[in-house]
Amino acid sequence: MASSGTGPRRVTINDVARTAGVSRQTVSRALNDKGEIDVTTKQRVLDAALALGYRPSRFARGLVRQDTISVGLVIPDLLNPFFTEVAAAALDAARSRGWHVVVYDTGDRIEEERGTLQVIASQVDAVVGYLSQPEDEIDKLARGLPVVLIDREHRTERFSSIRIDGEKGVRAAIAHLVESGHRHIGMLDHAGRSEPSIRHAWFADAMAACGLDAGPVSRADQSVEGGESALKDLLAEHPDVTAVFAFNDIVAIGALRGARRLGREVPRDLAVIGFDGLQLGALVEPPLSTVALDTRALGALVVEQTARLLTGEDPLGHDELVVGAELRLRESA
Amino acid sequence: MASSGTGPRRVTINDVARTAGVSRQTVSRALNDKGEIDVTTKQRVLDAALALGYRPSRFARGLVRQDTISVGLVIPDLLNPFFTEVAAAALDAARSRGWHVVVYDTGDRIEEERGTLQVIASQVDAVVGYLSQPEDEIDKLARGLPVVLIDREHRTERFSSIRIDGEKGVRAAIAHLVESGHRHIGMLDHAGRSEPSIRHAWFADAMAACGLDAGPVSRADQSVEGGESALKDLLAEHPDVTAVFAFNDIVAIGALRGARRLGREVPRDLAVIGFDGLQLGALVEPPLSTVALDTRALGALVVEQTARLLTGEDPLGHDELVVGAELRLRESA
DNA sequence: TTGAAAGCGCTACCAC
DNA sequence: GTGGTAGCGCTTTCAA
Repeated sequence: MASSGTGPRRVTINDVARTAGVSRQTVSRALNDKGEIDVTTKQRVLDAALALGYRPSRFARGLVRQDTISVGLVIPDLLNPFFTEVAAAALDAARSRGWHVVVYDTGDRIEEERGTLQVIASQVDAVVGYLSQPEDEIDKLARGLPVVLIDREHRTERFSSIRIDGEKGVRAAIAHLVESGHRHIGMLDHAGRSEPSIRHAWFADAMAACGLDAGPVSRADQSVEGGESALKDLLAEHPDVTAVFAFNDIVAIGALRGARRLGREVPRDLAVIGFDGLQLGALVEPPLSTVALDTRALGALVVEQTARLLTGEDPLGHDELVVGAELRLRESA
Repeated sequence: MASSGTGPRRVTINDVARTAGVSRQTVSRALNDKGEIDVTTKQRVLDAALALGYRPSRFARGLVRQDTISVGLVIPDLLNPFFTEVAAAALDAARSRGWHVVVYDTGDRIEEERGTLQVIASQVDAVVGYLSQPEDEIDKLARGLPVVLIDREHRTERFSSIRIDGEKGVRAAIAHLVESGHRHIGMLDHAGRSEPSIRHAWFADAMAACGLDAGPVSRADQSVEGGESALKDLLAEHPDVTAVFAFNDIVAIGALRGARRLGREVPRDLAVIGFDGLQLGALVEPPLSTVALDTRALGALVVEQTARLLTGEDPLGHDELVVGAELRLRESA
């Protein structure tokens, strides 16, 4: 793990100074484009630096000018399109501040997450992302580091977390289905521990707002296969269902596939609406209608809160740490 | 961009030492789990550190123990599934060495890439990824940094690059099509500057190996829409084509969509094979057959070469910097 | 315009 | 087991 080995000694600013026949400070001036230096001296220094292959140590520099911020972004699985979108949004928001983002993909393994947190703690200025660790565990590992969680409830004041509010978007989705004539609308909820999900609550509320009873629910693993089989289960038991709202886009894509295999044409025989707003949804056939999370806002919020935590400014409060979602109609509904 | 502001002075090891009534070295020992320290002393130090909210400076630590390696991964667009897979592979390979990966998404903008390279140069130990900059430009910006390019030809010895060799995989793909009875096989090539692509050469060779003339080619923008319209063009002019090989999976997915809209059922009326092996291909309908790039090998190779460059070991030669691709049959062919 | 000295926060190496 | 001292490589005063 060490970079050293038998490798040649590092070229330092002293070497450059010696070669150029000036002092270190002059080298520093030349390299950092400060004024107060003779043009020819500067050039001589630059030449020497180039010739020696000199590169300033980021550690030494960081030590004296404390102005580089790195945040660690922890995600369970970069290949999961949802996390990809979140990561991209975070990266984008961070770049606008000139921050560096160190990405850690824990491969969905919780032990890996612990290890990551441990290592990260001494390498970045703040941690953001999706953590599954219990709060006290995070606190222990991230000791003192600012932590911004995404889409996770937290109990202690120690953390900030960004909440996702899909209520309005789901309401719009259901309203759209109802306007299109649907009356029997089911949901493909997730199969996690906490049943039913908060998304199901939004669904039920939205149905109620339209004067409908919450439709039948089938539980789906969060995968395409999960969505497909959940749809089959749902339809087997409730053949009168003409539209489904899925826990997320992946499940919805599974539903699309399930419908096709069942001989139901989407959206004619079955309307499908997902949640998340993945770009992926535009690639499938038919393109997926979805309640799209505002990932840009998410990224911005994560970064903004991190910034406040870092500078000691007043952090955003619970009510401000929310990102909405809105109905994005494509063709599946 | 400065982290300081009016923020409270940083808690240093000295503060902890003073509070615990010991010397800095003892604090260091306690915190780094060295032996040679009394248990109660250690506890006292740990308590003090916790109470003060002390966190070691990564810069100071890095300065003295030169054992943390960070590589900058530059990609044009994390949301492009292809780059996502590459990034995931690189992250994975890097993690196995305990390296930190700072990800920079240039948003496909070349000026952004220049800026990124500039900034990166002083923040990481090596740069890897997809760079579109001309070589001398990269050299100037990355001055001295080890650079490992992916899937890009390079002329100067200054760089390493990983080449992708799809010849064998494409040959298998075409052989499979021919065995399935196809004789009129077209290609949806990319619409870049350098026409025809190397992938087309593999295609032509593979056709020749089967005793067939290279089939008709249509140029596609690298997008689903591009693939769709390229397929339509191709089929309009060559209605006898029963199978197509696409430049990549995205284009192939477009072809899938195009076929459906044309009323051609895949694979019955038209077989489609893509290139890249994106996980995404498994989600579409029908699941896409593809010549799958070995991304794990890619990631491993990138990291291995970077490691050698970093340590001054003998770098891998041109012939070793190759990753293969193999036919992955799903349902579209 | 240039250089000398001080110190960023930490760990390694040596005494004790 | 503990503390002193000496740097790691750089930038920032402050003098010259």
